[in-house]
Amino acid sequence: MTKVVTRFPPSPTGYFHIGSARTALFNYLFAAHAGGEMRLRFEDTDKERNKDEFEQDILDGLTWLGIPYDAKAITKQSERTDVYSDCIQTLLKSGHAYEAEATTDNPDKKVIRFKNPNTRVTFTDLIRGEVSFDTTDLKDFVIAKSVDAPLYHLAVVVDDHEMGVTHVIRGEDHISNTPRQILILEALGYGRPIYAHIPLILAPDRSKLSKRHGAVSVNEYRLQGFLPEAFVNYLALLGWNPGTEQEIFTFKELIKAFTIERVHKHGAVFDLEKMLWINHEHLRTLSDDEYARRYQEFAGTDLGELPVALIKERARTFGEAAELIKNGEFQFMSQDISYEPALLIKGAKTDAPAAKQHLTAVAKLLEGLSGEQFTSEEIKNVIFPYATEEGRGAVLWPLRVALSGREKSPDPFVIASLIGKERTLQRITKAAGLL
RNA sequence: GGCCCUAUCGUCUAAUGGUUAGGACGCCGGCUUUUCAAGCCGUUAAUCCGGGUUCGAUUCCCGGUAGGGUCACCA
Repeated sequence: MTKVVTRFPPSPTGYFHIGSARTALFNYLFAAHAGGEMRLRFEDTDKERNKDEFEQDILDGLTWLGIPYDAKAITKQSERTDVYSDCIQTLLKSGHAYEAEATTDNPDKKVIRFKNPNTRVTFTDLIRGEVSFDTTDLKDFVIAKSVDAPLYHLAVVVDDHEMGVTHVIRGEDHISNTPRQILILEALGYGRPIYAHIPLILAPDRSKLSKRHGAVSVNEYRLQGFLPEAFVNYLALLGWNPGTEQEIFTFKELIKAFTIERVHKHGAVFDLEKMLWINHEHLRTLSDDEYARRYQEFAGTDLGELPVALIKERARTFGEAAELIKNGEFQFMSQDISYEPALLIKGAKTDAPAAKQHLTAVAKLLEGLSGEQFTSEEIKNVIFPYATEEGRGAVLWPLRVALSGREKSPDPFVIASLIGKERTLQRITKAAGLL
């Protein structure tokens, strides 16, 4: 059994895309599951469109996602012109290729065409089974602009061979490229890799996912405060399932569970809502300390005294957390709060005198609790019988507003425990004074 | 248009010859200690169509339809 070698060969002509990320992930998962490795290659033969910036973005994206690669073993096609030249010469000599006049731009220019044997090519795809093409339709396709300017198909075949690639796992948009590549590889006398064409990620209208459908670059999701492990988890579930009902996976669990047999044949629509849910699930598994640390990493600012447990419960991403904080959702944690006095009885079935009386009564009850006992549990135990007696809405609404200053907030027991006995009593007294 | 691929709830999917066609997200409704959020419970919702094979088809075969991919001197 030879070692499994897969490859991830992006061309640095754009930012790291969700679709590329999933292809990389599947290649990595497949290799890692089999104890093999995934090798990275930049397909940068198109000098016009390549940018270093894109190359860096792809590398950064892989690192962020936690997909390992050997930085010292990256193949760059732009540095391998000699190798391709040799292969082109070989094909020329063996009669598998010939020089022909260019059909476009200047008439003096020559290109190198592959001599198509016009056969039927059949290959076995791990996901789709047998796929068969009549290559006659392909004509004598161009494999290089010149002896030292190879084109995609030639370079792919040569590199996959030299890199020892055993499994070519790529998007289904490459299915129709496969017969061309098999033709070249046979002319060169190489063995075939095993192919697996994975379904595409689709937009809600089932067309190919593109910029007009919103965020498509990996970095945008990082900026929105998604956890890389959640992002990976969601991507893995697009077109693949473990055959069990498990949906939340760690990276390790994915490696263990991943098999190419369970990859789907058809495209999958990208659903942001589900990804948000998965992200929230991963966020929940973080300890408060870990959450705070990673939030700081994301936002660049400290959570300070803010109640992590509450934030964790309310925000599906770090971006949402930042938004909540910015909107004053946790302002009750600050020293002082301000609000319109009318809010104290706005939603309550009570009037000012009654509300004032309730607040005073609650303050008295809380006086009896020591600082030690000032937990949301104890506070509730003390206040609840009274609230039930007097009408929960009538007691609890004014109390909650007195503590939070807001129409919507966490419940008063939690807030009281968070801000402590002293501030709680201060705020209740102040509110009673306003009524 | 040629070639190729695909087809289960709105979405992600399970079930490959026999199930009340299961789960998850979302939606909607309810419950919980007022509000919001979370949580819990529940409801709604699907086998593209037509033939065939079979005692029996979501499942196998054929045809249709629909969607997608690809047809570069891009990758």
